[in-house]
Amino acid sequence: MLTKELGKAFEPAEAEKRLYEYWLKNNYFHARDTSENPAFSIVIPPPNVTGMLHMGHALNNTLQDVIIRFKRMQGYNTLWMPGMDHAGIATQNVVEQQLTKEGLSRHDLGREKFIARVWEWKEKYGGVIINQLKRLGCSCDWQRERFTMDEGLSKAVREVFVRLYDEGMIYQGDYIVNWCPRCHTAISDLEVEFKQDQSFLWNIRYPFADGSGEIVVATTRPETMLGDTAVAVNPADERYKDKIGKFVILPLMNKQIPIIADDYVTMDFGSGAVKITPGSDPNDFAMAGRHNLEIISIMDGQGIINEHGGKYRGQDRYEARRNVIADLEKEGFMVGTEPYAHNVGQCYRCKTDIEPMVSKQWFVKIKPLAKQAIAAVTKKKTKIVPESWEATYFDWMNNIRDWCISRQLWWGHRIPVWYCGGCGKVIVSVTDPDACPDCGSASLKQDEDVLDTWFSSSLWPFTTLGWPERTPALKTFYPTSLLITGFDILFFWVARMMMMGIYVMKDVPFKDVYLHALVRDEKGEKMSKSKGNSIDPLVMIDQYGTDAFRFTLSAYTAQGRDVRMSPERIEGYKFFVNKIWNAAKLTLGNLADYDESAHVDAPDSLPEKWIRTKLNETVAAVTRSLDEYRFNDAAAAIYNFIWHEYCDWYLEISKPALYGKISAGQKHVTQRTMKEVFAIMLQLLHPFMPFVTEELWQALHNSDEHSIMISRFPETSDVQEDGAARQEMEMLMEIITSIRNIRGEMRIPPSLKLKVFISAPDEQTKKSIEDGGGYILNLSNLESLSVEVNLVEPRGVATGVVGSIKIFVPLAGIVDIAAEKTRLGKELAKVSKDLEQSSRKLANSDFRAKAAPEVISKEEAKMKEFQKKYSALEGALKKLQEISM
RNA sequence: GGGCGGGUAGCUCAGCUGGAAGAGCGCCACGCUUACACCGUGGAUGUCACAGGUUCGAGCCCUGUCCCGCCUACCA
Repeated sequence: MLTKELGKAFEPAEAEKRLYEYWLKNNYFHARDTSENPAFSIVIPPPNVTGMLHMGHALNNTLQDVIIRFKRMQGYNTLWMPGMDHAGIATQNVVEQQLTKEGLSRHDLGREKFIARVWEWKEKYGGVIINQLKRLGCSCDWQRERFTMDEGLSKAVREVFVRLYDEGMIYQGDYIVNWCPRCHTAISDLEVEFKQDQSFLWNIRYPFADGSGEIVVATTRPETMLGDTAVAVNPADERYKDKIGKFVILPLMNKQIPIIADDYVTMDFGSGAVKITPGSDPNDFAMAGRHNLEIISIMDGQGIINEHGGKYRGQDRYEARRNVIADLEKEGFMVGTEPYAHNVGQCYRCKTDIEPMVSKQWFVKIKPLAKQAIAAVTKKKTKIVPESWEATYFDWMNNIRDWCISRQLWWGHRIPVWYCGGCGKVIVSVTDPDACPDCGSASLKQDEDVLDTWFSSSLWPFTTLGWPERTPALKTFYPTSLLITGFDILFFWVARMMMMGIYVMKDVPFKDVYLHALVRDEKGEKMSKSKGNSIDPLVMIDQYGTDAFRFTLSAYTAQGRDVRMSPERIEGYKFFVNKIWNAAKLTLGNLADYDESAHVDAPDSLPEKWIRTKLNETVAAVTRSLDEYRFNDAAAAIYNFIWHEYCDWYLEISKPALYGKISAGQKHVTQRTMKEVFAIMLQLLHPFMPFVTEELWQALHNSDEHSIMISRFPETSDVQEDGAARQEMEMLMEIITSIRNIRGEMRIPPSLKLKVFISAPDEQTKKSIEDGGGYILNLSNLESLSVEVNLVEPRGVATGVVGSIKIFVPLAGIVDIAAEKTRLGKELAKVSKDLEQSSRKLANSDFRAKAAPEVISKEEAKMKEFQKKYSALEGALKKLQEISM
């Protein structure tokens, strides 16, 4: 039946390309909008359009593809929705850099031309990552690929904005926000990264206006004093009780500011008095609200002191700091400095120090949304896996603050708000208005700002399915079944999708969320370009093949634990691919004359029953593990079965049958089993190693008409389980191992064929061993084997013990007796330790009284085993002593 | 300051509801046996961080301590 000859080794580079095209050509990745089959859907965490595949993507998408392929094979109408997001800041930066090289700025082009330029860039260079995902083997439904700036998604963004606005969930106002002086935009709280800075605490004296002394304040940012509008103390602080309401003179600025009382102030920090700069600090801003303080912004959008900064106007914030310090010292206001470590917020994009600034921004009122998102998880409408992340989710949701969604960028969804030049009306609309509905003026000006990229990402689970249209796909696939993503964007993305999904769709966006850990290097350090320890996934794929790479990621993905990656580990699994390939060569090579249709009336014999039992267990283990997102367990189960059960034992034991040394019937049985087991094995492995399994599946069937990826995933069956066969086979395996052990330990050359005698405890065991004699003979390289019931131990033998079975290997002329004595002594010591432990347990009356009955009987059985083994070994040792005496 | 995760074989880690300590790599010995030296066979290796406690029984549960990560937070 077989014509295709397998090469010496699997050639990943060639096969991957060919097979991926084959899948695409056959449209296997495509999900139907409607189907009789149950739906299973995942939306991809959209990578940035500027992105390149890194290890994090590789892990994330491998896990998604594993589950997607698994579910697809289980018969679900499976959708993996792919796409990218427009990454406002990142993309704008890239194009601006391009312009800089041409000596231009985006302002030279103007908004419209700049955006056209970004689209041009996107068409030309964007989305490299999509092709990289294909190299990973991802079975996304590429026909449905979406982009957050698509027409459809853009419309959806407007719809949601307008709905939120109409329902009073969006507001605009002057508030203090995190401002990046380099990106020139506000960013959300989440986009600020805090870094510890070794700096100083400057202590400055502010004299009372009435000349009655002074008050000392401490600050980490002396330059902000230019905008101070108060000094605050704790109302309970005895030291300052009588000073509240008095005025101090703000040094350098020469103006009077009040002393106010507020609980926020910590009495035992510094002097207990703090300068208040509402224009440059979020806490101070809040306090200004409470006390009706003046709010002064002393900087412009680039971090340069403005007209409110007196003589420091025009200096940038760092320069101003140096000058303010110098002047304070010169004029005698500086009390002193002390070294101080504190956290400085930086822009997550460009690492520029964030400047808290007051500006007009758009916000989403988030508490009501968060409340429902919390409830959904509490009620398990969405399940977070591993569950421990729920606590983090709740904590963040409970302490959430309004979301600043406006960005002062050009690339993104422009806020759908227009201001009427005629009457000043604010128009919020899905479609561009032509005229003011109130005054009819056509002089309308759209808001300059765009929305946070995460605003559109938060809608991803339904906008990609066609919303606001009520599409069949939306009906079929929403809520999606599962989201797989890194824990690092739990807040950025997952939480926001939860809130928006519930708000817009009245239902959670996904039923399960699996959060995976980070990929680190082999030393456990985070991979980064600057550290130079990052591993390029594509290089790994080129070097070891996609299958080995994916399997490594899966095998190391234990829940809640980081994945440590190194080329050596991937190489290890490349060896596994090679092992499979060679197992296939042996398997397929011996199916050439197999006639499936031939009616051979031959039932499975022992090894067949055994391997089917083990396979059945493996099917169960893989299925259960994947159902629970235990990727490492699934990978380990299939690895162990293929290598240590199928290859190490079944194939070895089958060789004589295959070579026709047993009988034609047995050969047929073996071929049949090999073929069936091998096929199922490939199916189990396919989600992890899509390419090599497809290649071998087609070779096995000698046809590319049936792809493994749409074959039905194996299911367990009770018929396959044969406990008795399993036990009997395991006994034979133990006997074989025991003989091999004697051979190895006693340095008996492998080529030397041995004569072995076995003592069985009863007739039935004797028969079992004799029935399996051929396997023993073959796998432990014996010349002869004879089995007797209660055979008296011969003189001068090496002894192995398996339960009640004693194995004798005559040593005469082979090795010295002393070596055997040492070996037996070692064994004896081991068993006596077990025996002691076991008997102590059983002697304990509390144990007998309180332990479960099955535990006791199990312990008793163990003890019996140990006793038998002990006395057998002891007897053997005695025999040897007699000889040597 | 809070929160989470971790400390198990030389290394990297499994160990699900407490009932004989596991894997991979590395190491040692032997072997080119007609799928595979990217291999085979055999072997060695652990006070499961520490101290208490619960239990007949603890790597697993409880309390405390010490390290190591990460997340989060407005003490100027």
